[in-house]
Amino acid sequence: MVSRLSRQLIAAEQPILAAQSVSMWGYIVLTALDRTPLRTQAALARAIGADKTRIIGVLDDLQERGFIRREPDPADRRVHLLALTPAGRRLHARVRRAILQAEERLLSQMSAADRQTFLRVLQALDELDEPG
Amino acid sequence: MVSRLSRQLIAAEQPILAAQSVSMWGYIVLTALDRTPLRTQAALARAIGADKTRIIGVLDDLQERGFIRREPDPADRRVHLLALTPAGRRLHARVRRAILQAEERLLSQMSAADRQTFLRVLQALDELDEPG
DNA sequence: GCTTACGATCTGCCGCTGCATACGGTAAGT
DNA sequence: ACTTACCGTATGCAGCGGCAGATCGTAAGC
Repeated sequence: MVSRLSRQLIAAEQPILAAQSVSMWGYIVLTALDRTPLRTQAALARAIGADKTRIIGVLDDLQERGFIRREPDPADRRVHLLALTPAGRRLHARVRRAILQAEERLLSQMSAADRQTFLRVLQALDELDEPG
Repeated sequence: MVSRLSRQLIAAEQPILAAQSVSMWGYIVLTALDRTPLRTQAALARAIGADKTRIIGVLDDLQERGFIRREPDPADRRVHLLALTPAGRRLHARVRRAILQAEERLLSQMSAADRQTFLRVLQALDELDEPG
């Protein structure tokens, strides 16, 4: 069963995220913005599968701490353009490295080939879910 | 990030479980008992990483519907011996088959080798988490 | 027998999430 | 101008899950 495993993996990630004072959603947002710099909040929510109303606080926090820019689009003043600041990019890289290290430790018992295949399939699945 | 993916996978599993009137925890319990027939509730909770108090309702339900036996141990009347009934075993097999089918559909885009490796690593990770 | 420890159960608190609603600002079609 | 639709935001509700404490029955050590 996937659910139980994912619970534990999420739990395992918590201390890493806490060490950088980033929430799980915060990291997800950073990751999304690192991939595609600018968007609207609604698009962000859709992209990461989160609730529109629930990521507002996350964005508030990231903005206050200077990790993201959130400016009204001059062309359409309803939407907020979202982008990482250099500090945000650095933060994301740092957290990502820490998480990869932890994964590395977890997967250290598998062969390198297995590890690679596993992560590749994982990513493929991730991208598969995005449109739906 | 794993968390988002697992969310979606869990969501994908919900309808399958609902079709058999089994909760997520119910299925996890069935799976655990299918592997090792008898235990105590505390051990069960530890094994599946659940809260002692939260699985009581799940067990009540499964017992009422005749899928598990829960009898006080004659040797230690504090503990409840847990085991699947034949009906429980059949139910578990049915749900498991449905879930595997769904997985099959999801993974159909990968090569057979990739799929096999992926599932193998997944299971290895699962077993890795158990003791800790 | 008394104390201590443990299992199952119940209850309540807290935090997170999904969901729906409402509101103000803004854009676009007519 | 008016209607419609969309964005961001605030708010409240409901359900779930982790966690702590209390209770009761039972077991084990002394």
